[in-house]
Amino acid sequence: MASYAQLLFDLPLTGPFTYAIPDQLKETVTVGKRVRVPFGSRMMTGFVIALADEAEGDYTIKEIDRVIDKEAVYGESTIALAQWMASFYLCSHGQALSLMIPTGRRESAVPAIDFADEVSFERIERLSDEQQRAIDAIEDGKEMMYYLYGVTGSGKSEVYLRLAEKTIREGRSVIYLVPEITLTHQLSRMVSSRFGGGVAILHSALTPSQRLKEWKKIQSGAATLAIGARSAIFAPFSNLGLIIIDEEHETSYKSGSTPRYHARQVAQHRAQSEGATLIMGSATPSLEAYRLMSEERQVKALRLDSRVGGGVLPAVEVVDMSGERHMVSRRLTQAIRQTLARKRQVILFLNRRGFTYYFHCNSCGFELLCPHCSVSLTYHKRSGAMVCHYCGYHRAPVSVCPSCSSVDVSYSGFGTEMVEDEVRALFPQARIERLDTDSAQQKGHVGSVINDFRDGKIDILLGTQMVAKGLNFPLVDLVGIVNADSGLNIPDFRSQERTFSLLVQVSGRAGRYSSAGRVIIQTYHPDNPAIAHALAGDVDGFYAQELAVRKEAGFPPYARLANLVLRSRKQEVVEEATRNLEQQLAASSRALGVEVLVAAQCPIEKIASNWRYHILLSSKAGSAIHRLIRDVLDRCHIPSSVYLEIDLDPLHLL
DNA sequence: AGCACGCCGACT
DNA sequence: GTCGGCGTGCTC
Repeated sequence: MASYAQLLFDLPLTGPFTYAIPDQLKETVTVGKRVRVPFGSRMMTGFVIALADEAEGDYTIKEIDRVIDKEAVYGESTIALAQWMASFYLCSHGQALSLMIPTGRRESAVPAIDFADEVSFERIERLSDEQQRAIDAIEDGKEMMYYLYGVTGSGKSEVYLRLAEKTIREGRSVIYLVPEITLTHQLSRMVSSRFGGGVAILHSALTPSQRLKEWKKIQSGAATLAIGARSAIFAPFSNLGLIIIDEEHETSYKSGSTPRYHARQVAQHRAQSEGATLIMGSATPSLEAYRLMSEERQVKALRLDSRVGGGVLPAVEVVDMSGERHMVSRRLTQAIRQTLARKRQVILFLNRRGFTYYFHCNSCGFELLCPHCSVSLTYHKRSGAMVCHYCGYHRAPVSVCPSCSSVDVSYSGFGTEMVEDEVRALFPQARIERLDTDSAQQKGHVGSVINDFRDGKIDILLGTQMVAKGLNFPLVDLVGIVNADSGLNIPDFRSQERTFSLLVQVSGRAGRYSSAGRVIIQTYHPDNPAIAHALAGDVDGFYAQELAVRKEAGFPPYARLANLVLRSRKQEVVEEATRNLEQQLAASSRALGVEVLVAAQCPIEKIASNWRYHILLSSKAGSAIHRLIRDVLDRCHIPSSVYLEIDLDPLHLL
């Protein structure tokens, strides 16, 4: 029996810590269990990653206090995956391991999914030729990665499910990744009804004990398919055969906090090391995936160009807002009227919540900013407050200038609340609902609005991203994009890609089951490439020109980026630390072929009273960036009042 | 990441 | 004289 255990902690510390195993725990302490131990002056949860007969080093060894788990909750392969993540994303081994394993203590009795209103989903017997060809290509193929590249409504899900069934029949397991919002609605029910009890569901609304229960189902082999959002990529199958990533372009697959992993990269690693097949799919692939398909041929593209179920692609038109006096153009107003007259439904999309943005004093030029962040406050009419969308600060609305008391003040920029008012005024008899993170505060509101809309009890659904993703409403004939430009002003090299993707995805909501689908895009920049290509329905054309731009500028997918974000309460301290770090990086970057692109304040320089600076690195080879950062961070001292966050392959630079 | 120890300013 | 600010360094 081993006398010592090597532990990791959920801390940014390198290397395992050695603890003595007291005699009475010798039988129970094993690799894969969590333990409580004294650490410094407090008790901490440690993860056992190895056992040893001897301890070396000149520190005093403490004893394990007690063992948390009856059975192991992770194994050697998870420990190895965490090791890879730690080196790839430049975090500690313990932090990586910590996010792969559930935090619950005892398994929940409450099921992870409520089958109260279970509906039966019939297996579609007849596949389209395209679907069948895709399935044949994957079943007969020898590649590791495939991409179902096809329009919304082309039946990708059915292809995924057929391949999942085959994988399970062959005795191997399946991970099915979907964006969080899709999961909470129909899909998890549909998958569960098709695969029965052998499904584990992992979504963010689960309690820790429900999550542990689903986890154990996977580990014990009781589940052969795990469906879930980003973190489901860590599902501990020992015989993984297939990984599905639906809506591959979705940015929610990248974690927003350390370690900032991307589920697609983890999936590639797992597929490679465990001999599994990876299938991704989207109507608008990320540029990274598109390049792997078209130029590198590492991913085999399978096209699905036609809609199943009789729907044809909607007719798209652009309205130049230059000559318009209202938020909803005359053209869009007319189209809404026609659609309502035919008893069909309308979705209006606007990527901004609230009533107005930007308070501006016309006398002295004062602008109302959040006192803790360098962003404007948004006026929310319903809650009667000025709100900061970054830190949640709110204050009473102002009608006179707080600086010079002038009454000559104006509000500009509009959000969903204001569009709602305008649409209600235009169509007083229509049934209108707004869906955004504000209206979603009321519990159950989202579900009931979506159900009512599907049942035809709502005529016009107005909302943000929430209405854009993964939902299918058969009666929708018209989609109006109120302001296509909202993402274009953001100083970020991905703003074109994001705008294009959003326009195509939102447009896909129109006319899925009819031939009268229509999309109206309102913009002040009808010639912008993202808008023009979305109008033309020219997806490949957009990618060709955007890839050319990225190649020319030396940006992803033709280069790897790393963003080092430093923040602190004290501006002088971060500024100094950033300068120091930049000098250290610059000193060794040339030799490694890494370029320091930017070292400056972040575009949003202050959030929640923290001053933010960033250093953006770029390189043709990812390994050079890793080496540079590791080397420099070993040498460079950063004051402890400064937080450093490393974002490898960042998706946004704000 | 916490938390303890340690060295300089404004208070009873 | 002390209470307490947060800078520095350690945690098996």
